[in-house]
Amino acid sequence: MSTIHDVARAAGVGVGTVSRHLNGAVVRPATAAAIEAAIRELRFVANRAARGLARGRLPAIAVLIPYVTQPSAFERVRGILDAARDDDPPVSLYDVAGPAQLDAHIRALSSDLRPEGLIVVSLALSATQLATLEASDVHPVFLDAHQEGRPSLIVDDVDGGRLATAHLIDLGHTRIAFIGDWEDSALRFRSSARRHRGYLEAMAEAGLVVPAGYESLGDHGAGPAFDHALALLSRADRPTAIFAASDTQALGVLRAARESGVQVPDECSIIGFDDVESARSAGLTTVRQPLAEMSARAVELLRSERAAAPSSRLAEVFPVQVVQRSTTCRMARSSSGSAVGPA
Amino acid sequence: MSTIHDVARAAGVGVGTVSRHLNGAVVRPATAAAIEAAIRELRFVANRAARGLARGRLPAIAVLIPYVTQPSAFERVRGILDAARDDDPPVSLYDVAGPAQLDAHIRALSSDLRPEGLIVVSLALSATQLATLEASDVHPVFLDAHQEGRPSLIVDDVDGGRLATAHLIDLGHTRIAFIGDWEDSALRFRSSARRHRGYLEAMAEAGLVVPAGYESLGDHGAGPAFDHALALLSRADRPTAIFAASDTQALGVLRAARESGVQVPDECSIIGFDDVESARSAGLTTVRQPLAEMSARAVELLRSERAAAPSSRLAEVFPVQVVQRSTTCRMARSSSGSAVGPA
DNA sequence: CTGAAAGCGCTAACAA
DNA sequence: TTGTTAGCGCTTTCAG
Repeated sequence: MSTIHDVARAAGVGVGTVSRHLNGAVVRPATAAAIEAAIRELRFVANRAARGLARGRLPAIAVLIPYVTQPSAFERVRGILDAARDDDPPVSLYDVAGPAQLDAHIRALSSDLRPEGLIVVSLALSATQLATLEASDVHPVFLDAHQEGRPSLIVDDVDGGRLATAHLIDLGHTRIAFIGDWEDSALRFRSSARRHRGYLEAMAEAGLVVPAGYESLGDHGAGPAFDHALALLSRADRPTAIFAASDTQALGVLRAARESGVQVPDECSIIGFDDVESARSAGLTTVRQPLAEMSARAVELLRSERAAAPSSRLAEVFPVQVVQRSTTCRMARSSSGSAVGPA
Repeated sequence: MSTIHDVARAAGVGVGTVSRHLNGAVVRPATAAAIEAAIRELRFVANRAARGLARGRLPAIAVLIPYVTQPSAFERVRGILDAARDDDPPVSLYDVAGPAQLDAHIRALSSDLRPEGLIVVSLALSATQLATLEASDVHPVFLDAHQEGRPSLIVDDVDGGRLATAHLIDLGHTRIAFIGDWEDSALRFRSSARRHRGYLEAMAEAGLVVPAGYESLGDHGAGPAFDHALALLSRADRPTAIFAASDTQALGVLRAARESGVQVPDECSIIGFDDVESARSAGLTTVRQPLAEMSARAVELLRSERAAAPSSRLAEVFPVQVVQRSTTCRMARSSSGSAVGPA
């Protein structure tokens, strides 16, 4: 392990100059060359802990994320990991399981830790929490969350919900149900609620009515979605299509259809949201959002902020699009009112 | 942010004493009490970066893990995250996507970074790699991997494979196929190969023959397993039961059965391995290994090593057990030789 | 543009 | 046991 002093000596300059060069300050070309040569020769790599101490920050990209086990969250982490290069700080994960833990993490991140970069995923911070962070000179980038005045990488969930529903409507469906998350979570950035809104808008625009009980909100996960779908599919006026607010939930719906003997897509079309890996391998029709690309962009923003280039404070909206696979199809003609009795 | 100096002054002692107390060295009770009081009053929290620099280590628990997107890997990460307390260092993830990257990580981990703790998951290190690490005083704990002379937390995969197969045999099955991973991966700790061995042993012990083509090895994931299962299920001498080396693969098999109109479990029983969340929600029969518990134990080992208590260099073997759910059942009586033609 | 020197907050060696 | 002090390796003034 050679130090910055070794490099300075080898290059015949002072340590300050080496440090400046390392940090992107302007140095006379000849000097720069000498330093570069010395670095190569000594295989010098700046010690992160030392740099951290001197700058008062932990050499880390911190990722604050709820529900890490959810496939979409996981793919986001994966995207961040993939995008982080060797010259980026290591990626540390902070799973948040509840409001109290979120607060604790915020406190730690703005005092003891003080990561070089912070990515807040799918989470809305209170004004106080954001202020605490900013006061410690920790400037988060928001991923899948929109925070006024901070760089935010999002998709238009309302539009996505509308798209999903319109896809179903275009296929001739009229009895379309929605399955999503509770909308009163203290924690979550409410993408499910926004997708739900898109659903309602599309239904209204098409002049379709949403029968009572066609909207089921519950805990996230395949299990609860399965239960809701089972109930929906055993109704006399069973829906001919179901829009689930996430692929995980859609997969639960798919299983419910199978177990109740309802043919997918012939008797019931199903569309999800996110386009996670398991959706692809299950052949699920879904609304795709570019999970990996958004994650990569978050890391890139951190990198440019580190290079003192303040990134735009505006939200970057990524495109969503329907990916049709094998769980949706055109309605059979007899799409009139009367019921098809449960399985 | 108060420093250790503030605490020392407030407690009327030297910084060395405070540091020692903080690090568990013995201090006169009265002194200790004074220090504690000062710490509480000043809300002092030791700066991790500084501690890291002074000790020449990065304040982090590094997790070296391949294929993070696999559900079982993810549940391991989740377990580590859950087990890490506030007084533990943050958890940094190092995803390894290939041998070259593994090598790069090892190098970084033993020079620049030098985490306080290292957990190596599902990976076999070469003698050189391990030596590199140890030379830098980085002592990894192995999770789901057995490394001679280092604490290793494992399950008996051979036994698990035997259990899975015996479960099928007990149910009256005789034509039992196996689907697993390639066994020549340069990277992976070969749990699939060991489960395969258990399968072969159980078959042999029961005097059953494994028909040609009943063992399919391929890339990990639901997709390849799906393809293999499809082939298997369309054979004239179709298996009446399939053992997949992981739940992910078993889920692919399940889908293949559905798509080829084979009833599960009536016409074909399916058993997986790991017992990840999606297995539970899919009602998959599987061999459970205590993923969360093993992860928690890894963190605990790190913690005790940090407290200078060298943990046992012996492997700790965790129990596996068959969890029967709804994808396996007793064979129908007519289990004799002749084929049942493809669907 | 560059060199020297003073810390960043903590640990550890040393002397007391 | 305890206080003092010298670094850990880097960044960042401050002169020059």
